[in-house]
Amino acid sequence: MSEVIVRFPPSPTGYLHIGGARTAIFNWLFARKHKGKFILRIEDTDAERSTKESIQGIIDGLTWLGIDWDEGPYFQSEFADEHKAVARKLLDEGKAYKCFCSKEELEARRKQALKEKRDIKYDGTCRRLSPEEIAAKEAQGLPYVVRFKVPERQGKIGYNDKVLGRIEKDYSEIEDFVIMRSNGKPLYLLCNVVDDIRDRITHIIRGQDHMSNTIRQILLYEALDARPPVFAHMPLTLDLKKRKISKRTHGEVVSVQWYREMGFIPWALVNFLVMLGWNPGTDQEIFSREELIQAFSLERINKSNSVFNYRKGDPKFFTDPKAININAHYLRTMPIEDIAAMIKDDFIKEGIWDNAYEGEKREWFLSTLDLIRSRFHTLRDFARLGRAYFADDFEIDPKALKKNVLKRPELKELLPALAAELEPVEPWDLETTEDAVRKFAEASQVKAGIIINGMRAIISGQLKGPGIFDVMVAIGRERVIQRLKNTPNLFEMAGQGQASGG
RNA sequence: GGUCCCAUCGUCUAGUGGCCUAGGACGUCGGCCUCUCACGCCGAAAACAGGGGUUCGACUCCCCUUGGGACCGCCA
Repeated sequence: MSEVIVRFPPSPTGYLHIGGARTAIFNWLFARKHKGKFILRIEDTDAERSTKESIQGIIDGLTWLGIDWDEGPYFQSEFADEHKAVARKLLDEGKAYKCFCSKEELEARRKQALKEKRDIKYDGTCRRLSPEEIAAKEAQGLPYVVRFKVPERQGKIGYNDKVLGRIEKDYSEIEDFVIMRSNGKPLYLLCNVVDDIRDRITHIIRGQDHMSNTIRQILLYEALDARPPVFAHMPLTLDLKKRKISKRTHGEVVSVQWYREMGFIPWALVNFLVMLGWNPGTDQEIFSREELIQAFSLERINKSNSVFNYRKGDPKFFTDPKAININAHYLRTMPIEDIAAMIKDDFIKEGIWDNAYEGEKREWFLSTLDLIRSRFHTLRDFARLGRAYFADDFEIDPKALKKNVLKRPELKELLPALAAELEPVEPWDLETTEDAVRKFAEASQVKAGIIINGMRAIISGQLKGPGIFDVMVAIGRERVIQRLKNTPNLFEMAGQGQASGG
């Protein structure tokens, strides 16, 4: 089997967004599947828009996602001389020509064409220049760009796209495109081809927005006596209004970095992204790295664009519900040790990390995480919604407090009384705590549910959560008793709040 | 305006002429479980854009219409 070499060539003009990440993922998967090479090449020829931060952002984003590359990062700008030499060569061989038309002229013609509802194509003015005319313009010192001379042939040129099938275009409809600016810097179309030839790229997997470039690039391959690679044009990712997603119009929700900050598990994001525009042909939707590499194929990439189902301002779904669901799935099924490793930084940031979680309290830490994770959607939830399990300075959800505590005035006396009952319980486990609580409820002639829901609010700060006895055991006798004893204060604070509010 | 691409539930999708009464997933709704919520399990509503062909038979093939998208830079 011939070697597979693919590349991901982002232009560093903004942070890695999920569309770009998806392109990288598809390339990476294809390389891994075929035991080939995946090259990272930063296309920074547009010096004005390229930034250092952006380059770092792309590298960090890919690294975080677990997308590793075998070569690079290469920087396109480092090969500028080669690009120029190739442009020169094309010019010398008569496969390209100098165009002296000014930007203003071109712009005027374009506008005119649009007004007359004609095609906006370069009219070939300078292609028809005689050697004398060219010499004259050069003598005047007029600036020029270099345009590729599209062969004058009848019929069509085409290629077999791995996802779209046969794509063809009539020669007469291809304009003489610019390959070098008037400042002597070659353009993307050329650089890209030169780099891909040098890197011996065998397959180009990119977005369908590049389709019109492809035909022109194939012409370039031909002019450079190189064999074009196989092309596969992936569907685009659009928003609900069917617009191409972009950082500019959609903000952070399309930035890979943001998912990291929001507590996404990197592989969960990869898993979600890969299902946008590809499927294995089976019902499987959750894949391990190995499974995905095994299952991946270019042939099963969809032709049609997919929609990133995100509604701005929805409090419940801060991103595509399916992405959240996949993340939550990993959250509750991954080995708990892995989860623990992933939340450490956030715990430190939130001031609730204890080094003993990696020492003598490790077992408790892991079992507690395991206890609470089934309700969570992101890694952040552990330190937010689960704060009461790890610290004393947590906030009680106002809704929980109102519904399960304040609406039951009897709890003001009952819960501290229960605390006293709990003090001598020995040992402190599921059975003994349940026994104590139920007996107490019975003796007090209150429904156990009322006590339990009140307790949940007070000791875990939440309206919902694991079974209360699990919570009690996880949080520990001391803290439980201390929190229950504090119940009257909660009533008083609420009373004051009402007084001052009214 | 030109060229090109695309078209199945709200969203991601299966489907390559009969297996389709169109399957799965997410989301939504209902039920079970239950101290709450989640998980899990069970169930419901929900789609072949329209019109012509081809064929014994079209979601599947062809054409047209409609709709959506991309590109049309001395950006990448």
